[in-house]
Amino acid sequence: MKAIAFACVHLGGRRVEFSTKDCLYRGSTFRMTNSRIADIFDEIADLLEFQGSNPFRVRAYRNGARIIRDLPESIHTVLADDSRKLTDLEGIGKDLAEKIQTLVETGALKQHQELLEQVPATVLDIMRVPGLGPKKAALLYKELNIATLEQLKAACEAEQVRQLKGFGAKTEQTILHGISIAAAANERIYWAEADSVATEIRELLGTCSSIEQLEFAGSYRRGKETVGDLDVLVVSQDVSEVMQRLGEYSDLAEVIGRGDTKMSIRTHKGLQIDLRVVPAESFGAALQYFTGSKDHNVAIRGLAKQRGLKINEYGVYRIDGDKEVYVAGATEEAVYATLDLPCFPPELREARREFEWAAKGELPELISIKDIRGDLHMHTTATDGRASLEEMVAAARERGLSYIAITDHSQRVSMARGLNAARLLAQWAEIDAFNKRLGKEFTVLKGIECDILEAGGMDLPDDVLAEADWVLASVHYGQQQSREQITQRILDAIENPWVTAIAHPTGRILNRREAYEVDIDAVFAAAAEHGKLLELNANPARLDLHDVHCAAAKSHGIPIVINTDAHSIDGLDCMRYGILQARRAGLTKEDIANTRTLPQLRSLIRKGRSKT
DNA sequence: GCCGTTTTCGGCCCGACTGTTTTCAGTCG
Repeated sequence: MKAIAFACVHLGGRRVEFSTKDCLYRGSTFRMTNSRIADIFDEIADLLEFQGSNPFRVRAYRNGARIIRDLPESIHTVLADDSRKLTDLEGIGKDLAEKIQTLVETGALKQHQELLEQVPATVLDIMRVPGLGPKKAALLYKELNIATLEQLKAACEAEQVRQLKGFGAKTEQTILHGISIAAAANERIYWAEADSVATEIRELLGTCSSIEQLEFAGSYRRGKETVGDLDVLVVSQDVSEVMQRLGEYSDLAEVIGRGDTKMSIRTHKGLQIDLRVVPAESFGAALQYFTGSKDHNVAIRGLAKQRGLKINEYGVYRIDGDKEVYVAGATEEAVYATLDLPCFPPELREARREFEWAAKGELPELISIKDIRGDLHMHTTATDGRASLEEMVAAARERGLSYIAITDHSQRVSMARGLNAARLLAQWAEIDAFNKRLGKEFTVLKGIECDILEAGGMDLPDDVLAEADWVLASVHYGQQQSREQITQRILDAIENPWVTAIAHPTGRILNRREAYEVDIDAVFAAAAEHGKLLELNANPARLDLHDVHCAAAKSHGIPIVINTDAHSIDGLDCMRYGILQARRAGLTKEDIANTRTLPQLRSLIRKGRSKT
């Protein structure tokens, strides 16, 4: 796999996992968050599935988990508003609403605890071994009392598992193999990593003369921040040529399976790639189907049913007595058109608000990378960047930008040789001179990524910040502080007249570090009140703000600024990851500050200063 | 467990592949 340059954040970290108990009681000030509620619902779904419960009941919990996780505001905000009910949320009925209420009030759920007493939590690991699902895991537990991966491994090696009905020698081997790759298989990789694999696969399969169409689907196409596996669809008259070529992939570790139309392989890093060969008249239907999301498709299929239609990966069919008549399927547009729906941008297909928007004719025209005029967060060799001011400017101009802000670290970030006032003023003098040479075509804004100190307050004096064109405020230290402390630090920064935007507002790093405890609703309220901006950091390991929070910021009228936080020339190319995230949030050009012309941007900055 | 102008009960998306079967269950996406 091609190495990807990520500023600050290193790849290869293990996923940070918290048990439910940790989640419940982490930190001294207990507070139930949306994601904790969602995690508990997901775990209930897993446990119920293991017990063989009604699959639709299981789905209802998973659905509930997704709805709460995707909610663009804190569940506390909904509960505090007397005019709103949890059951107004589609998919949350009386029962789940009560459970959410109980979780918020008491931090625990009797049903959840009882399930955990009935089923050892470790059996959930067994269900995650590829090839094992709830039924087989339950049988292993019931018949052989296997509750841990270690016990499972031992039983397979002792050839006990093959004695069970429905199991055989082959299954034992699959399980043993599955255990060894289970950890890697569970890890979702950054979208950017998936993109580099997809590019390689596209090039490889591009050498097949028989391929007429090729497209990637799945969460990769939806631009999700992490990707579990890659789905590639092709139209070809020669299936064996395509499958043979995929089998020649340089990073191939194993062929998992190969049938008439489907082939699955795994890379050495554990990424699964699924290839499907479909007829041309089905390509659009297959693309729609495998792009998902699952919940989006369930909704689509429900709508189809109401109209006497059936949709599968081969096309849309009209049910006519016993016959099924093909109606559409060659293109996605045609598939959606049978339901009088627009061809949703893949990034919106999450069963969030896209159907509501479509019904009102208000589907947003999503931002695209060509709308971006500037990049307002980057570092140079003055601190921990690898390119000089001149090099960054040249690279930015090459990328078609018309302005940038140089935002090196402030002094608190000693590890990066952060700038004190004297060094910062010297850099700004250099930028002034530089701008004179550049003329009107390109402008470098005098910026700073100023730390919000652990004890509160900014890392540089106000009279220095007042000289800046652009001030980002960041939390880098004291991330373990209480919710109240961290929130107050950020609110104080927002109220500082010279601060323009809060950078990477939640501090999370995908697969590695949870967001710090912050009352994000309070941050939204303060930013809206004081005319401040929030950053969507485009680093593929950060993507902070989260898409759900971007949508919430929009609803508060807060402009988002998409920045690369580049620490090198290549880092400037991260912009497209931020664009994808913004698109997933349903943001348009108008919602993003750095799509504006420089005079418009300066006016926005002045507005923030006048409101604080 | 959710949902509803066909319904408050009875539905809930659908097909490929594998392994263990001998017509199908389980898993996966």
